[in-house]
Formats: sequence, structure tokens, C-alpha cells
Amino acid sequence: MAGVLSPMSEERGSIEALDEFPQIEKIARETVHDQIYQEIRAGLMSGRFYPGQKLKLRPLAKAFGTSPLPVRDALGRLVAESALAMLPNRTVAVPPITPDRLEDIWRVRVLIERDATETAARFMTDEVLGELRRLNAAMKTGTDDLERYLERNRAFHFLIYRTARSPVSMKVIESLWLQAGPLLRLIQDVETPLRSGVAVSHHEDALEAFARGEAARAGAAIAEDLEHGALYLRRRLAAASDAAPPAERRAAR
Amino acid sequence: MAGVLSPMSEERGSIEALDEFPQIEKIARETVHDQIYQEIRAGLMSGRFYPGQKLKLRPLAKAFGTSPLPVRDALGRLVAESALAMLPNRTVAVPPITPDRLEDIWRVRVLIERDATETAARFMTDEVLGELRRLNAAMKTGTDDLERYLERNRAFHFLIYRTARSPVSMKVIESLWLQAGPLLRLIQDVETPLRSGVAVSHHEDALEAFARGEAARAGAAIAEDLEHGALYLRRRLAAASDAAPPAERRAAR
DNA sequence: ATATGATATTTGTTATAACATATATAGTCG
DNA sequence: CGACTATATATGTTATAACAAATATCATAT
Repeated sequence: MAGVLSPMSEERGSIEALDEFPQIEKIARETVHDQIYQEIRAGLMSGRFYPGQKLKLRPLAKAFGTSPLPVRDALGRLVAESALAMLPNRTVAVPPITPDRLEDIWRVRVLIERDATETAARFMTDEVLGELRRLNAAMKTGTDDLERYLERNRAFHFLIYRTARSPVSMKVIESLWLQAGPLLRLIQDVETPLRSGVAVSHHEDALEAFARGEAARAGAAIAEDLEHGALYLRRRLAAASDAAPPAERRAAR
Repeated sequence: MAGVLSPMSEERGSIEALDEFPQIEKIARETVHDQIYQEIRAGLMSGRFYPGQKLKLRPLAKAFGTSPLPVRDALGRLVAESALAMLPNRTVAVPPITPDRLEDIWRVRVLIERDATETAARFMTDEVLGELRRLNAAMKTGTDDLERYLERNRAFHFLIYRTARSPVSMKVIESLWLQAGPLLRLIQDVETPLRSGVAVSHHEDALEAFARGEAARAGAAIAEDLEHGALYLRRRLAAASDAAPPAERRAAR
């Protein structure tokens, strides 16, 4: 089912793996609704949808080769997580991005991701630190592929947050990244060297702070990383809204 | 449909109001799933469900007088908001409360509710301040009715948070209160004067800070209010887990 | 040509029913 | 008496179909 959002469909295969004999791992079967959810969610986080885009039940169901029900489940779940918005007509759409909304999302992001980073510093181990170094080093290569760059950046940040061992924070952060996802569309055509260098340097600040056990400094480094991104997005957002003020128009078909 | 969770059912009435002529206010019709959602949500926030309780589709549907579908929608939405949990068998249940989970929820609560309070201080007006004073004064009366006391406390806090004008923070805070809801069950049998006095005094600290425009102090007062509640709940939780360690057992029927 | 109105299509919502899995119950064998 | 198996019940999931509301399309009148 992967890649169904791109115009290419395939029937879903049976999930039950061939059971040799009673294995320990009892994989909870994935429901159709879960698969659709994962796919749309991944699309959102990597900016494959544009703000204002409407997600309609039957067209999506046809694309996935299912009935409208599981699609409805997936969309409803994403709406509940604030990743998608429900219009007054109850149609689901990617939330439009206004400057106010950008500031709102980022203020909370800085607040909670700094906190999570500080907490992670107290649980940091050599093993995790090594993995973080590896992830950050990987970000320096293949910077021309935006999607891969973003995925590596995501992996770096989320490994830190997971180290904080706070399921509640983790859920909030995931929701915030989901809401920020459609913004990533704005940096499609950004000069490659510019976008990669600064983030990596902030990451290295954080790595050094982790190594020294300086929690506050690690949190500050990640906060600066986020603020730097915000600076960038603010400019692109202003430019985009100058070029095409009626974002509502672009979304309509 | 109100009160259906208590064993008493009533058919749902038509929502469409009599339209005189083109009014400005176009009330979006409430779907069945919305009504069920609101009802379960209210029950959760005022602690009418116990941790571990299972919420099954068909029994609930029968109680509400609907098909299982809207119930499923409502439960799925609450699961997505972390208000309910989904067991491996995909049955929905009220999340059990462990000491770890209590600490996790409260740490994030203090972080974000303090921040929202500080932001609210910058937007504070005489009108809102007056309403806050009125709400806090109301908390001193009728303290014997726990549910009413909690509702007034909720109104006080949420008026502050709403003043911060941050939809993103608001959504997070609502989710956190929802997750904390089942804990309120622990203070059912608490000495009345003890629980009311301290909260009100913290609230008065916040009010004074608001009046003086001291944002940090207002945030600190609310943070202390929360910490005080946590102290209380920690003790009750320890006592409860001593008395009935297999919370899983109590949930089963 | 524009505005108004009726019709047709599309949209989300929900009940019903069939299915697969999980759980509970009863039966049976050791 | 205890452990295992088989049956029965209950549970979540999903397709189908019918419904209601919103939107789009088109004809008509001014």
C-alpha cells in the first residue's frame, strides 16, 4: 500500500505472516485504517501535502482500494491530533499556515523540545550519544535530496526526545511536528549548502553539551536550532503570501 | 442524550433550529458522534470513570441508542487525544494511573500551564481579571459538592489559558487535563476544608500578580497550585495502590 | 451578460450485516 | 482434580447501502 498517495495503487496484501511455530513476537495485525493513517501521516510530516488541500473520503478510498470507512477513521484520528483540520462542512483539509499559527506552533515547540532535551541530557548514555553523532554526520552527505535530509534531521531530534523517556511529551512533540509538516513545503527550493550547514552546527553544540552533561546548554542549542528554522520559514512564508495571497484559492479546484 | 452514561436513555432530538430568516449565525449541526464524544469527555474530566475501565462498542451503543459506528468514532478520537488507551486487543479503556505516569503528566502540565499563564499575564484585561476574581470567590462556597468545586477550578484555570490566545497550547492543555481526569477519583473522600483552602490561596497569589502585571510571578503561582495538587495525589495514589495493587483485577468484570 | 432558481452530483454520516479474532464457557481426557 | 480441547459467545473491523446536507451545474428570466 506504500506510495498509494502518488497516483499508483496496489491491492493490500494479507498481513498474517507465515507462522512457523508459536513465535514469541505476536505482531498485532495492522488494520486497514492503521495503514492509511501511517501513509497520510508520513506524507504530512515530509510536506507532501500543501496547506489548504482537501482530503475527501471517497476519492481517497478509491485510491487506497478500500471502503470510505477506514479512510474516515484515519482522517478523524489526524484531526484529533491537530494534524488536519475539519472545515465547517466537515470536510477534512490540511490547515492553512498563517504567520500567527507559525509563531504559535514554534513557541510551544521551543518550550517543550528544550525541556525534553534537558531531560534527555540526564539520561544520556555513550551509546545514544554515538548514534546521535552518526546521525548528525549523515546529515552532511546527500544534502541535495531534501526529503532524505529532513528525514535524518527528524531522526536526530526524535532520538533525543525519546531519550527523555516521557511518553506524554513525546505525544505532544509528534503532534507539533505533524502540524509543522506542511511548512516544509516552503523550503523546497532553498539553497542546499545554506540550509544544511547551520542546523548541523547547532546539532554539534548540542552533542558537545550532552558529552559534558550540560543539560541547560544542550536545551539551548536545540532551541536555537528551532529558532533558526523559524527565521527561515518566516521569510519564506512572507514571500509566499506576497506571491499568492489567496491561499484559499490555490486550494480550491 | 445528556446523562446517558448513567443508566437512563433518551432519543436524540432534531438539532435544526427554527430559521426565522437568513441569520448570521450558522450553527453547524451536531453529529451523533460529536454528542457521544462530548458526553464521554465530560465524564472523563470529572473523574466519572475509573482507571482500567473498559469501554466497549456495543454496550455503549445500546446505552446511547445508536449503532456502534458513532461510538467507535468518539472513542477513536479520545484515543488519539491520549485521553483513552487502546489495549492490544483493540479494546478501549481508561488508562491506568501509575506513579510514573502521574509524574510525567504533571511535569508537562507545569511546564506548559506556567508558560500559558505568563503569556496570559501579558494579555490580561480588567474585564478578564474581574471574571477570574468572581470565579475564585465562587470556589469558596459549596465546597462540599466535589464535582461543582472541580468544575469551578477548571473554569478558573481555563479562563487564564484562553487569555493566552494560543490555540496550540490550549489543545495540549486540554489533552493533559483529560489524561489527569481519572485521577480526580482519588480525591473523592478528601476532607473538604483542606482541599479548598490551599488552591484558593494560590489562585489569589496569581490574581495579585496579574493585577500588578508580574507575569513570572503569576506563572509561579499557578505552578505551585499544580504542584500542591500533585503532592496530594501522590499520597492518595500510594495509598490506593497499597490497598488494591492489582488495579487490572478491579477493572475486569 | 448577469442573476436567479431548479436539478444533479458530490460530500460526510450512520445503520445494517458479514467477517475475523479474541474471550469465555463447557466438555472431555488424563 | 487439573489441564486441555472444542464449542459458543462477544468484540472490533470493514464493506455496502441509504440518508441528508452541501456544492456544482445548467437552464431560464431579466
